[in-house]
Amino acid sequence: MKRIKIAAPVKRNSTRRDKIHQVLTEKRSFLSSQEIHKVLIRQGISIGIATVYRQLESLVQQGRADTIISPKGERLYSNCSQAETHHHHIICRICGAAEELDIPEVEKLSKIFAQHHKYTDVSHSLELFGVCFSCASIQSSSIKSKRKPKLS
Amino acid sequence: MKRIKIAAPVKRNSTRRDKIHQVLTEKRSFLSSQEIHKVLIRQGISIGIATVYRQLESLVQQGRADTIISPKGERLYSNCSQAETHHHHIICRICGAAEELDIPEVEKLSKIFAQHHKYTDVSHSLELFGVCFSCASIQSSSIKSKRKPKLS
DNA sequence: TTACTTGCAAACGGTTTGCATCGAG
DNA sequence: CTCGATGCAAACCGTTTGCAAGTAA
Repeated sequence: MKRIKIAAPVKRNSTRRDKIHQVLTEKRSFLSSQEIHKVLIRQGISIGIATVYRQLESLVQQGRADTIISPKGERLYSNCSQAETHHHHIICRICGAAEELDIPEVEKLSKIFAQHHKYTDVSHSLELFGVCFSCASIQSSSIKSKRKPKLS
Repeated sequence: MKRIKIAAPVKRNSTRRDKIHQVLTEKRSFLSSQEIHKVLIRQGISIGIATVYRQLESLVQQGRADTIISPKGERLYSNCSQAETHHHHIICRICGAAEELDIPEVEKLSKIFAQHHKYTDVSHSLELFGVCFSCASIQSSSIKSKRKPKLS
């Protein structure tokens, strides 16, 4: 039962990874792997879905992308502009647009509750979901049934 | 394009639903549908996985169960003792044990950030994940590799 | 009897993996 | 040349659905 140490593979440059990252930075919203794949295909870039999954994982590990799990259980990715610090998001249910939030109070609250319940090694997940201003405008001036929310 | 109104079906009593609810109240933790199914089978109760999914959904709608999505994207359920009010949980990563938390500050913060970013119709998800006291005790006194976390 | 509940198996949708091939260094 | 990156298809895994049979009221 010996521990075998496996060196992390050296990442080479990858055109695909750059393309994926580009999609994330252009669209300022949380996108699923599948959506990113569709965007790239539409742009005429030949890429397999497996590569999208693999490179998104790689971007997250490099701190170049954020990932959350949607209320539906789908994994969503977005460009990360604050690689260093833990932060949260407010995400539009209709269009997926996301903005980064700094909510330092949550870190404090998390620690207080952890102590109180004798929990250690505590992390937390917090995301806000709502309807952004522009989607709210469109919604109020058009037939509602035509606008399907991306996220439940 | 007429809206057809479908009356919600009248729920009859269901032995299965009660059994599922019983598992949730006995185990004070968040369990997946699959885990609940296994528990019932182990108890000698014949039940199909589809019924477990359907009745869990029904329990959630009745406010008798809470549901969250784990960091892995799996849907988890637990007994809900505060049907009326929105609340959060602190959940043990190792054993799944969960305790209900009242964090009224989060509701306020949520509203403030929503206003600031001009978002409407805002909801939020917040769960704390950590290692509970008893799991931490066991962990420090045994071989770590033997204890696999339920939740990542 | 009516119509909700159940179990089974098949279908689904997102994600991961095995493998042969490509290509960066 | 080496070994990571890629595409494809198959495998996986949790979840949902269609349907026929069971059962509460």
